[in-house]
Amino acid sequence: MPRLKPEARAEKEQLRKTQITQAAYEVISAKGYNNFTLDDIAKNAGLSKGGVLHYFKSKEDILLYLLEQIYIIIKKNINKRSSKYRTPERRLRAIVIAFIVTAKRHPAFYTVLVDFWAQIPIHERVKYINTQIYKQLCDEVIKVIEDGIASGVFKQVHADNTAHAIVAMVMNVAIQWTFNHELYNIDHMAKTCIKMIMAYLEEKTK
Amino acid sequence: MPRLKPEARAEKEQLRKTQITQAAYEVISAKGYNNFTLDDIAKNAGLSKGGVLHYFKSKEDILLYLLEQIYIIIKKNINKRSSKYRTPERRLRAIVIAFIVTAKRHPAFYTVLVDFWAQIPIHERVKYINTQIYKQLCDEVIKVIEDGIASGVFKQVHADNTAHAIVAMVMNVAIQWTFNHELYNIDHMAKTCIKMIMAYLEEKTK
Amino acid sequence: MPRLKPEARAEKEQLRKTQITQAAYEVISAKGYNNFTLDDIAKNAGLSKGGVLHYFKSKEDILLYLLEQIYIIIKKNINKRSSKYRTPERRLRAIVIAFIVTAKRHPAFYTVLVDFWAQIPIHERVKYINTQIYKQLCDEVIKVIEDGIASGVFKQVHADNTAHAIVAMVMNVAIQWTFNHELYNIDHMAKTCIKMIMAYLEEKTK
Amino acid sequence: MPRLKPEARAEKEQLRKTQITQAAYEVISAKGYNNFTLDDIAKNAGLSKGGVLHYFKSKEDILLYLLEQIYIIIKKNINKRSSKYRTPERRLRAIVIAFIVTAKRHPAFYTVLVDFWAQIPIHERVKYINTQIYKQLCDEVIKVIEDGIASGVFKQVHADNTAHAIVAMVMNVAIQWTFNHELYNIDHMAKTCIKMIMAYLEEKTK
DNA sequence: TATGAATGAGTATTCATTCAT
DNA sequence: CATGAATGAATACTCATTCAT
Repeated sequence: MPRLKPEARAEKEQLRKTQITQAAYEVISAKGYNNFTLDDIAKNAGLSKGGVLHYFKSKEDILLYLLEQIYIIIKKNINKRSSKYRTPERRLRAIVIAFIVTAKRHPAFYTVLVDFWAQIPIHERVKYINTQIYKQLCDEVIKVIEDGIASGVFKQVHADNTAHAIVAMVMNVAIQWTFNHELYNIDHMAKTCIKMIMAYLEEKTK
Repeated sequence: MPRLKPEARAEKEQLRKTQITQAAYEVISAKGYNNFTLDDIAKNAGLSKGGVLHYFKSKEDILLYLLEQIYIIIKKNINKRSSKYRTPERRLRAIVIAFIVTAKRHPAFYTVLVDFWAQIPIHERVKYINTQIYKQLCDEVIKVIEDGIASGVFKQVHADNTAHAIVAMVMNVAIQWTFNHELYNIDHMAKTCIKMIMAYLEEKTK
Repeated sequence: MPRLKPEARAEKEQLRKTQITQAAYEVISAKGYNNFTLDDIAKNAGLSKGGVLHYFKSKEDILLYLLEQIYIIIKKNINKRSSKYRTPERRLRAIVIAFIVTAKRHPAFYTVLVDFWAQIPIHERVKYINTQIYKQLCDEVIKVIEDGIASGVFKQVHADNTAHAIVAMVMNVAIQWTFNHELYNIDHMAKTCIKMIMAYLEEKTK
Repeated sequence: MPRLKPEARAEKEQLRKTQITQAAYEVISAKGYNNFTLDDIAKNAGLSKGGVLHYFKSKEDILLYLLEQIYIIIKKNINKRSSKYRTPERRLRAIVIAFIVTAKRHPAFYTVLVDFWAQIPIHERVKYINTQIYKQLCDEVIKVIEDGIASGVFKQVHADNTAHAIVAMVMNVAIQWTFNHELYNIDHMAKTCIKMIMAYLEEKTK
């Protein structure tokens, strides 16, 4: 290997952090937030404990970084899918589906998220990050609803509360299904959710 | 002290178990599922560690027993409130409010519930209990919806999925509010939820 | 063993603490302040690590307790020996000898004391305890000197400074000899010290 | 950069060693003998860990080298001051003052020295160096005393023991004051020490 | 020469569980 | 029944040292 240049070095560091975070994600999904060790992460990342702590100064640091990554992923997914469409109805539908698809594609995703939720009451920093990003998710929905209201396709609802209700519903539908796939058919549930949302948003008198 | 008779003994045992479970509930709400010790429970219950382990054979046992109690409480609350009314609309509304009121009256309730959720992926027994009782909650809603459909006040929706969507929404609305009271006004949110549910369930006056 | 009564229990606790402190003393004299582990103490005391931490809440606690004991021992020794005599000269001589005899009887004594001294600059609590008790040792000497001045057998010296000089000299003589027995004959050194002290304190013009 | 010539290389190496030793001295005085890391030294010296270990093969090596430097400093100071005077009395006084001035000028000096003393019982090499150089310090005093005896200004005392007593006293006076400046006025103490020494050494019948 | 990434042995502390009293 | 002393397994974090670059 050639000697690394500064930018290559920084790149390698970023790579390591991603590698460690990924390992943490896998380990947490297998063992839960409170039942894994630094050793688990290290082994999973193909490093030694010391190596891991070279890039993150504590176990907690890894977790916080992971939490941010988690929300970034879901947000990106939402944006990517909703930006494909132009009409508010279709964009809203795309957002709902984004939440559901995440559950299908990443079996551990909501598992880890709930693990973090459980830390909120005892962990100021986790609470802060969670709140910030939960709001951002809702904001995406709010924007679409306001768009729909402005363009006359949606009723004059309270955009904030409606968005929160929608996110709460869809997210928890995804969570419960993650816990137990036999509870319901997730695709049918997605449709039910969309129908309920539209029934509320769309003008009855067409 | 005279030796207790069998029935008195059983009664005392039940008393002790309740006392210990209550202590566990308080301790978990203060410290989180993974950050409390048997000593915490013991002191909170006014017993010694050894005393606590007389009535439950392990820390895990206490937790499992507590989880059952938690769901029993919310189920009772739902039944009590919904049975006051006769029409499906009013009963459904009462159920929604029951979830919300629980969040307002018992600040630690959903906190502890999420703590348990976080154990599901790694804890077969917790998963089983959770599934069983989550289903029972949904069943309450299903019954009311089917009632409404039968009596013609609700549309011909898929009762199971609709119930799951409703429970998911309302429960998560309660959870997020428990985590952060400033996210929204919980009473307004309750109304928004009810409106959305009704918009979907009620015949549009065709 | 019969069930322990409260007073017997307290006695047993005191016994354990002494046992642990003694073990710490032995381990420190063998390995030095910074090179021993809780395991060492535990094994030396015939307990498990957990058992040791049942009586002291941390390693540091054991050390602090030991430091106090150390000074108590030397102070007792001084008092015992000096109280045997009536005249200031003889009492002062007895105090000097007490420091020296401590070095001869307890080979690890000054070793451990210097270990503690080394912690002073970085350890507020060690500094405090050290200062308090070092002053008390000097006070014993001050009293005798003032006695001697009052009764006319000693010159009008500055009692405080003289006492500090005496304690500094005798203690360091004991320390250096503890480090290296071949440096000098400790008994001859004791006499030299006493002669030097008396040359300064006694009236020349008898 | 051109490759360095051998002598330039040796010079650079010496420079680096001094630079590292100085850094070690500063770090130890701030953190104590057992609470600093190679990283601390490296950063303080403006090098990396690897760089430091280029010039010393281990952390211990740095410390040993430092210990030698420490004693060399005090010895130089003593020689410099005592060589200014001709009469034994004045030279002895100059030596005493040299110990005291060192404490005043170099706040960390005796701190680090005691740190080393604490290593003596567990560290053969530290013990050896200490003994050697402690003896050399005493030798300086012995020479002056023997001078004084030979020239008739001092009594016929046991020069070795007297010198050890003097060094023990003055050094410990400096040490205790380093630990706690409020214990006494160091200049007054110096005078007291000198008076005590002279009272013993000088013929009474002048 | 010099760097700093990586290692891994070493350690204090926590805590569920056991059991003698 | 009840206590709490004692155990010991588990684990996060530190840091001297090595070595590839």
